[in-house]
Amino acid sequence: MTTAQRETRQRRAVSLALEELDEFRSAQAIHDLLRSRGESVGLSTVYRTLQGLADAGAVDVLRMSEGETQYRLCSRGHHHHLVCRRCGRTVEVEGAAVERWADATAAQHGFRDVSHTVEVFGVCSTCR
Amino acid sequence: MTTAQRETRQRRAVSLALEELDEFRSAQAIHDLLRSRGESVGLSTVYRTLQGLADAGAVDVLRMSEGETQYRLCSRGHHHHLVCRRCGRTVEVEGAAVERWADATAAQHGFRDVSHTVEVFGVCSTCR
DNA sequence: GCGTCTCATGAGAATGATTCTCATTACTAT
DNA sequence: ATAGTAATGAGAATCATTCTCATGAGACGC
Repeated sequence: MTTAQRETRQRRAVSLALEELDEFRSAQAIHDLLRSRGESVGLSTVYRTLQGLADAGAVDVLRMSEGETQYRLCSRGHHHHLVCRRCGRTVEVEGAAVERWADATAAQHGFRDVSHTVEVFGVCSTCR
Repeated sequence: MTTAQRETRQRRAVSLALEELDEFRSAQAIHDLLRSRGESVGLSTVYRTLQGLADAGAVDVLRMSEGETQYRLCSRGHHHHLVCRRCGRTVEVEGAAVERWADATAAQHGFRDVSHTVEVFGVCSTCR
């Protein structure tokens, strides 16, 4: 249980890439990026690191319809995303209205222990 | 381009299973169900049929976090789901509030051509 | 500095869902 | 019936992700 989280070159590299990116990217894309700039990191390690960060709540996870999973550094706290379908540009958004709606709807039908996923996709202004 | 949609034993079997089920089920689960009742249908065919129905808007698609895709017969028109995490029981819900929120939020940030995914999960009353 | 105790790494194998291939089957309209 | 063509299915192929396990390297005490 005591996850000692050691600091390694590879983890630093992944975190750094995420900081620079600020857009949703797949594990493989991040792996390629690191490779191409010489910072060689194993693919398994990229996956492991990303997963660790996701568990720790440091990155957001987005499951694309084509099946791949994308990651992005995120601010703490509950929020949703507005993602550009073309370039991946992402805006974090909050919506008390949605939260209320989800909880109320669930309660209405006798559901407890409620969670929800909300993602909004569109084409951003620069991509038009 | 002219998809002539032929009627076959296999397609009827899949559609029937969906009608009886009324819960989200994976392609493989449906395949197993058909197998177990003697109505043998190839796995590829189950996938193909389900996909066709999804394209036609006759079934809803739900991507689970573990990676598998689930299908369920649905009513036409835009709606979301309230799904029981335990048994899969599903309630179709609408929410003008969410629609408005999503559109407004997107517009606010200059996004066009907006779509969204909203799913609510919980534990239903009978599963408690 | 050095040893040690572990956790971390990475190359490749393994997994698991889904898709593809292609020879065969079977709707449908004539 | 018959031709024409879409549909089927068994197995191979794909693709993202996870696992395995031998090797590498932080962290800490001395």
